[in-house]
Amino acid sequence: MQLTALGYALIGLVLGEPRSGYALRKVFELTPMGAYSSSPGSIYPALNKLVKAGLLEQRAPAAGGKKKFHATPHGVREMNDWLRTPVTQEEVAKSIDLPLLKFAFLPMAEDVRVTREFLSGFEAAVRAHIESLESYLTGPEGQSLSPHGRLAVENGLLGYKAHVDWAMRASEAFK
Amino acid sequence: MQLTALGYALIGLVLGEPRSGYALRKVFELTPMGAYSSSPGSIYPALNKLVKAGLLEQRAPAAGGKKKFHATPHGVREMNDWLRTPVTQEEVAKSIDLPLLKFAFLPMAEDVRVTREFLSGFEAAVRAHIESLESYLTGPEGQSLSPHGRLAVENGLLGYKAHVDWAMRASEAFK
DNA sequence: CCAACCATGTAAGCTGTTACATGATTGA
DNA sequence: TCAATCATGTAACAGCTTACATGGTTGG
Repeated sequence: MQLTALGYALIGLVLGEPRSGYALRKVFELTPMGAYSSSPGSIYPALNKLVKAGLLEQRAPAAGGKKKFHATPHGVREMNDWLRTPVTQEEVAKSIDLPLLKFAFLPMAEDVRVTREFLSGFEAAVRAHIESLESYLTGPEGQSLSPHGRLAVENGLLGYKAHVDWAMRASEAFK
Repeated sequence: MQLTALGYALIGLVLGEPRSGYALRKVFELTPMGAYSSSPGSIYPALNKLVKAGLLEQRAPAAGGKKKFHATPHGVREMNDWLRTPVTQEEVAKSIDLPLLKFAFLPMAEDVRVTREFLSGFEAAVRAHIESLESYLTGPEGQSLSPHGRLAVENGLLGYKAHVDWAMRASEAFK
């Protein structure tokens, strides 16, 4: 189905705990999830789209109170499919944020193996990307790079190496 | 004026060396600048917009050959203003890519002090962001975080710490 | 009572993506 | 000559941002 980052973030959040649209906005405002944006103009239309697609539904809780968004079985399935899709090098090259969002929601898969598989795939994808950056630097293009350009690429490399270290340490925690 | 990342990338590239639209596309296809996207559908309209805004112009080189994009004086001024605008914590929180693009183009400012100021501002902005992530983790919200959520935030922290290390090392190189 | 917060949306505009279309040049 | 590459675009669509609009509730 291929949702947007915001779509996955919304389903993942209500899977953890059903919430109103407003409560979801607050999460983006007040936590590091803020990177996945915010503001009524994006969240409410996104929620309505997910409802139309049959991935979420709005239900009033049994004990009264206001309506909250819940994931439908279809939404749960969609999320599980996504969680089990291995991270690719292209994804990592584009932005590390989406893979990390996925990681944050892995407990919803209710199976440690999914976490383990994510981490090994993530590590491999990041390592592959590091290699491509390194071969760019040692290749003809990289040789003619300005000092600033080279440093900028090296900054990227350091960041990706930090991700590898993290993946290795996290793997220990889920062994 | 506030251009998009692609806009700054295009001006910066032709400042280094005048190029055709096609040559610019190749840069995005074949180098780590690929993160700033690509493909005719975005580059050609962006170039035309920059021409309309008076920041670029298309000129045929004296010795014949095809037309290439050059930066106008206005374009140069716009770039210089941008290069000298200090990086903010909000920018860093949103994405580290734009600040790094700026760094890569700092030689165009033709003054090492601009690089030094960038690096100290960058480091400060990243450190501030690290502190806000850390206080989130130690605060009430962070205490109730799932192990996965906590690890995801810690991944971010490691990445930002790598950026600080890089900034300190780079500062040495421009002292 | 009034400010702050709860709560949900719409509309205009900008950017970018994907896919399609066109035609020139060049090397095997 | 034919495939690849050079070279430049357009059109439909998706997504997000900003700004605006609306009204209810609650605590000082």
